[in-house]
Amino acid sequence: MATLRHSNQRDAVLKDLQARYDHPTAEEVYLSVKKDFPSISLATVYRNLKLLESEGLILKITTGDSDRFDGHTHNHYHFTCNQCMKVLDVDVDSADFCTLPKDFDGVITGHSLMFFGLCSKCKN
Amino acid sequence: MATLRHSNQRDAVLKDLQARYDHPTAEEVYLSVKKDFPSISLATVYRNLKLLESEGLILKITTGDSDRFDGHTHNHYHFTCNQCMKVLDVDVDSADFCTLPKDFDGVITGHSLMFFGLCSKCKN
DNA sequence: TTGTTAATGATAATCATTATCATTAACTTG
DNA sequence: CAAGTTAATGATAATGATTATCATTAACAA
Repeated sequence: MATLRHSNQRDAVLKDLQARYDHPTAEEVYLSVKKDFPSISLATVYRNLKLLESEGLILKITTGDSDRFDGHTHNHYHFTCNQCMKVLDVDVDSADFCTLPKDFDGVITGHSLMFFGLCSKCKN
Repeated sequence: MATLRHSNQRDAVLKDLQARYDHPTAEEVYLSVKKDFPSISLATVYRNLKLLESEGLILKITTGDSDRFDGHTHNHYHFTCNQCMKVLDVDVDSADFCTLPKDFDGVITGHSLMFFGLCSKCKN
C-alpha cells in the first residue's frame, strides 16, 4: 500500500546528497537543503533519508557518532578519522583493491568489516 | 594521570564478555553481571565497557541499533541479521577468507567495510 | 591507619532519531 | 476539470541509548 507520491523536498534531499562528497549527517543535509527550501523541516529530512536509503538511492553510513549519508551508491568503502569523525571515500578498483585519495597522508589503525543479511531463522 | 585502580565490577564485566559469544548490548551485559553482582549500576557497566575498549581488551561493534560488545579480540568479522539484529562471528582463517558458522543457512545481502585512523590534518 | 582520589551507584541530562498530529498538496476518479 | 483520498509535510513531543553529575565508597600509597 502507501503509493509513493512525488515530493519536492525529497528531490532536494537526494539532489543535495548527489552533489556533495563529504558524507553529511542528517542535520548537515537539513542545513544545506534549507538554503534553497527554507520551509523544510528536520523531520522531513530524516524521513526522506530513510526512504531514499530503503529505495537504494543513497547509503547510510553507520559510524560511532551520528549516522552519515552518501548519495553515491557505486561500490566503495570508507575511512573515518577517529578524531574529527570526517568520513573519506576509499575507492575500490575492480582490479586493485583500494585507492585512498591521492593526497591522503593519514594513518590507518584499524578496520571493521560487517556483513548484512538474514540469519537462518529470520530467512523464513 | 588518573591511575587505574582495581575494581571487581570491571573484572565482572570483562569476565562476562569473555565467557559469551552472543555480542551483547550494554544492557544485556548489565543484566547478566547483575546476577552475580546485584548492586552494580548500569552506568558502571557503560563506564567499564568504554574503558575496556580503550584498553583493547574488548571490541565495540557499532551497528544500526545499540552498540554491541565482544570479549574476543582476535581478528574476525561480523554478520548482522537485518531482522533480529543478532550478530554472528565470521572467522577469518589466515589462508582462506571467511568461515561462517557450520550451520549458517542465512543469506548475505551486503557488507560494509570501514577503515579507522587519523586523517592528514588530525595526525598532527 | 590514614589521606587521596579513582570507582561506584543513582539519577539527571543530552542528543540523535522517531512518533504524533493537524495541515497541505499529489494524484485519482468521477 | 473539480472533488475526494491520503501521502507528505512542518512543528514539536517522545523515545531511548549513552553520558554527565555528584555524593559516597573503596583502592592503594605513604
